[in-house]
Amino acid sequence: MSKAERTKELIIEKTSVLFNKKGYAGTSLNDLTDATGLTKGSIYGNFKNKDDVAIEVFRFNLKKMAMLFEGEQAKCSLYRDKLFVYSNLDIYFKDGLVPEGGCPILNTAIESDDTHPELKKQAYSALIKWKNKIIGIIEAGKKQNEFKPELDAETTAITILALLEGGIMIRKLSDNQDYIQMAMKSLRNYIGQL
Amino acid sequence: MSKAERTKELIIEKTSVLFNKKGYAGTSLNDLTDATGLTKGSIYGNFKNKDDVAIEVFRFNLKKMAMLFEGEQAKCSLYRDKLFVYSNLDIYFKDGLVPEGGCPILNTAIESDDTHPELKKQAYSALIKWKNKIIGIIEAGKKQNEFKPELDAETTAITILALLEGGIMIRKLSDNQDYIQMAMKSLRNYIGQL
Amino acid sequence: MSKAERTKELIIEKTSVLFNKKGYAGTSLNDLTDATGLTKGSIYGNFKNKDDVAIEVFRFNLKKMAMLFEGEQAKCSLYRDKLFVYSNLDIYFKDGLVPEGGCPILNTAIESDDTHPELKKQAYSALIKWKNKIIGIIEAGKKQNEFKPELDAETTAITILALLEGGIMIRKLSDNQDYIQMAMKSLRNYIGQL
Amino acid sequence: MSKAERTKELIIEKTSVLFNKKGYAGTSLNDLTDATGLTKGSIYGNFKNKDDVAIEVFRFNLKKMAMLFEGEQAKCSLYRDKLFVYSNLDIYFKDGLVPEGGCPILNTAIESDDTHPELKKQAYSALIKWKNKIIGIIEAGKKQNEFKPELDAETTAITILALLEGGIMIRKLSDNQDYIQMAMKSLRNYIGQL
DNA sequence: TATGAATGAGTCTTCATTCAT
DNA sequence: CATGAATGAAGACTCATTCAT
Repeated sequence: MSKAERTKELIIEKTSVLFNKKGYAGTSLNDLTDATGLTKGSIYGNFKNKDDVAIEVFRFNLKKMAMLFEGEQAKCSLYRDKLFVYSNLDIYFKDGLVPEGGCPILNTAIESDDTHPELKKQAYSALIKWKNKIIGIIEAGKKQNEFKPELDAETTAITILALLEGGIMIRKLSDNQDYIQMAMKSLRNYIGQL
Repeated sequence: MSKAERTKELIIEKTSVLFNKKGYAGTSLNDLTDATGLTKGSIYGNFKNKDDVAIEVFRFNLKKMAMLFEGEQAKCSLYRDKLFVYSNLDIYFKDGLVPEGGCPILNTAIESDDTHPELKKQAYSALIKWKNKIIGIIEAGKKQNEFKPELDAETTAITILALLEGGIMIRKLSDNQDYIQMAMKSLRNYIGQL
Repeated sequence: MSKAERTKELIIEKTSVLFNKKGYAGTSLNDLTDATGLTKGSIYGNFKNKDDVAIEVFRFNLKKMAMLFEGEQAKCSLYRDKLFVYSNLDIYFKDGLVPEGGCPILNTAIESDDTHPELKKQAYSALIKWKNKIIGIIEAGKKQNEFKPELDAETTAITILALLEGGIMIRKLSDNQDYIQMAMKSLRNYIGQL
Repeated sequence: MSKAERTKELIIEKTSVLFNKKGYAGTSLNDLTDATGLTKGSIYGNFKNKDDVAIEVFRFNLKKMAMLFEGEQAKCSLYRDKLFVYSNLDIYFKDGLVPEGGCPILNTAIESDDTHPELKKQAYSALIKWKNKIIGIIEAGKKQNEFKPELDAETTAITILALLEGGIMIRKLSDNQDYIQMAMKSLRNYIGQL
């Protein structure tokens, strides 16, 4: 790994929390230099501009969350169990395994509604991938007779995602673990009945 | 209504979409003057500061959404039907009845995580009120034997809210009506089984 | 006294402390409305502009101070005693007889060096009048053989004024009564030797 | 000296007259950019805020004045002569050796009465230091039998300072060299009799 | 590649002043 | 004569970005 690559990674890691908590507009370049110990010139030497940092940070936070789920799902042989992994989100939160600031897709979706089309595109693409991943699990589960054959995979995937993201939003607003536990309990119920 | 009150209302109405779409940080005072046709001095003559405008705009958008649901619920005699009103959100969106920019609670929850404690407090309080409203409907429904007596009202309320907000978030990101329809279909199913 | 005259006087009295403490630039029209309970329109109905208020307030504060000295001097038959009145300034301060904020001539002299020629002119004219007043006392005293005939009246007047104003300045900066007492002790000494 | 240090000095030097003549409130950031030829960003890159510039400018003007006196006093072997240096202020004014705008302590004392506590503190501390300096000269002179042993050093120091500052104030207001010459003549007299 | 320093358009806010009612 | 409401220029300060070294 070249020096440039190492500096890039350092910037991304050290600022990933900032962007995920304060948002794109709320995070200034001074915040970035404070968090990294680098100068503005150095950041502009490694990234085209602030947008560029934000996009790579988004990818970083996304990967962190995706790897959490994938790691757990790899341990499951049943497809239903793979889905149950999502419903453990309340536990992952309690264990500090979720990126600080919550789900980057949710955060980006809300903030960059109008203002940052490139970020929005990234978030959209991530959501669709996630949805398709869930659809894949469901279709595979159908083939193994784990799920009813008439199950609408896409509707199910969207429902799971909505419950997840809605639960995260409520947790974020309330600073209260109870509510996301309730949402996850319902999600477990839902998956159990598929 | 005094002239000041009329001007305040004009400012709130004309800027309500701005704040709900671009967020607090993303909306500048120049945006406000552009949208209202007034001068900065005039805005500061009617509001203490930008925060003050944002908070009143939040309340305005909130009320708009709350009145939408309440108006529909007033027409229902069964408590289950009152809950079904929420699951018509996809239709309300299609009919342009939801505040442009989506749910103000969701938007505020995400943006003012760290940055604007007063706005966050307002959003939190709105969410709790909404939750308690749903709990009230469920408890009343139990008394009428519409719902199973063992039903956990709070868990149910949180689940409904999570599905709603998660659905709105997905719609916002995808600009696609299909997904919120799916989420609402699941919500209808969920309410039907209570 | 007409209503207009009464309002003018009210404005002047209620804002006299403000200008003398915070200066011309430091006193805003909002300060004026706060202090008077009137509206901006009302102030502009009675004065041409902020300058106009400031000048009349200056005259008011000046008169207050001048009348203090003149009242005391009227009680003295000896001209030397008339001069001694000035050296009691420390006592007048302690008794709260001096306009709050100190000597308006001093304050205006320093603040409106460049910025407000009209105010400066007023302060200059007040200083010269005061100087001539002292000269008058000295010349009259000479005729009564109270003072040496070779005494340079103008130099003496300026010296008295400098000790007074310098003492006020030190008191203002230090919030300490001791220093002006020392300056006044020296002034008494000085006058005693004339 | 680094570039930043050079720029800081440039800003201080070029704006020292502004602050000393127009005061803190009367000097705007546009004045600063006009005087320096720099941009606002550049000034804020080198100073925390306007206060920060003002304080450093105050120190600069103070030092300029202090060094004037100290330079002259170093040439004197007699302590009385060291005191006489102060009474040459009228000459220093004529020769353009005094900071333009006059004594920074006086100016700051009057303007920042209420409004700028930090500047006031700086001015107060400078005045006390100056007073103690004079006391030191007097006490040393007593030991050399130059002054009467019963002389009250602090009262004497305050008297000298009051005559100086009062004289400067009158000069400032009148734009007339005669008056400060008279005050300084009296100061010479006073010091001669100690 | 990284730094330090500068830019200038942008931010929110306050100012003295005006004027229809 | 006083009010309430509006003006727009000016206030201090921060922003993302650039560039010589």
